[in-house]
Amino acid sequence: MKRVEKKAHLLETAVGLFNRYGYHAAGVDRIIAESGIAKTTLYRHFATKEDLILAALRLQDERSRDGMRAFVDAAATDPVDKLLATFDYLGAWFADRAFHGCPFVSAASEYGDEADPIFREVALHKRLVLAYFEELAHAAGLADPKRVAETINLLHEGAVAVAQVTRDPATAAQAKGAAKRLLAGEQRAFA
Amino acid sequence: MKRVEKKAHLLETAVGLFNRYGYHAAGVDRIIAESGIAKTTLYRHFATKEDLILAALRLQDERSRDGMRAFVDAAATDPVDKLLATFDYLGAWFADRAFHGCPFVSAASEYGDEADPIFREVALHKRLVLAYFEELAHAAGLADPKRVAETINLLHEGAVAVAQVTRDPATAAQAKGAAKRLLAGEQRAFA
DNA sequence: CTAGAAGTAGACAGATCGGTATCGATTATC
DNA sequence: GATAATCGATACCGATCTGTCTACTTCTAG
Repeated sequence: MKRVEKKAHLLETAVGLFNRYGYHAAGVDRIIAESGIAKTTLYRHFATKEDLILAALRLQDERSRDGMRAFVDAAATDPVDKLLATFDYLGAWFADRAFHGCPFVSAASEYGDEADPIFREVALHKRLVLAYFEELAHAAGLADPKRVAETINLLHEGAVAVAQVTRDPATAAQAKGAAKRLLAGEQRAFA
Repeated sequence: MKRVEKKAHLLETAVGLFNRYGYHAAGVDRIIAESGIAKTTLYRHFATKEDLILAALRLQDERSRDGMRAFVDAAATDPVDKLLATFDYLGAWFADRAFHGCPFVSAASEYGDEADPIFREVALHKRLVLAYFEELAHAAGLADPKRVAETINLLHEGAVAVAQVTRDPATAAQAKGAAKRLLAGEQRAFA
């Protein structure tokens, strides 16, 4: 295994363990044991555990936003349909055995200080996701794209939290239904 | 301070630290240091840290559900208005400096195993909250009270998650607005 | 082929974890 | 007021935490 591969493998393992057990509970020893990579190597790539957590969050930020974009673009062309398709992306995520709630919300729970770099990374991710919804709502020509995006965002976050506890992938469909009813009542800026 | 008072004080301290730092990060030593109560006393009242966490969750379950009921009953008489008033209760919670997201969702993040007593306690709480929404939706004479309750629940959970990261109490009002628009479109079972 | 850089594994360090045992102080009961 | 029982502060326990150090292997450059 090459250098960059080891780093990537380490990150993957860390992501999995952080999501399953939490950021404090998943220790460095456990990560190296599961990944089969030496501790020295870990600390060469990541100066501290916090660095590793930040890298894990950044990886998931990229992956989730790119993944959603690709999924949505493949699923629909009409912007309103794209807004609705985001919930199908959620549904697929919920059905994944590795789903254990939103890793960003979990990180915000364990590192709740607003000045903490981890918290700031979470806040950044959430802003970017909201910006994507706004982009879609704007493309749909809706009268109040910001408000629509915020509402979609609320339903997304709600679905994730509910699915985390109920373990029911159908939660995504519930949220999609609510979004559909809401969008049906929204005015278009240009009829 | 009497015996029961010490136990209550210990629980209050634990609740505060768990919510601020998380369940793993808030250690027993920190709890006893902040509460000023001996470790022996803590372990006399709670056999393990897990017991303490469960007690903290149960206390907050009671407190939050009773609090919401009282708030809602004082704010409105019409059942639909009561459903909307639940978001004002959220708003007051978000404005509290001690708000650091939903302690139950946080607990589910750190103890994600479905068989874990802590996770089960979280699931129980969420079922009871949902049942309350259903009770209100049913009283409102809505055609599909279950679906309405689930939607209200989604908006609640979403608002909590968003407010946890944005620290913006106005999130509750956003969710209330979405709920209002949704409820306006709902059919009554008995016109 | 060899010199040197880079990477590896695993022991180790100091702090902190949850939990216990000791032992003196306090309180309640008769 | 003597005695028993409970309670509290703290030292302590083994395990585990993040992070470092050392000694050995592997790879690369000239």
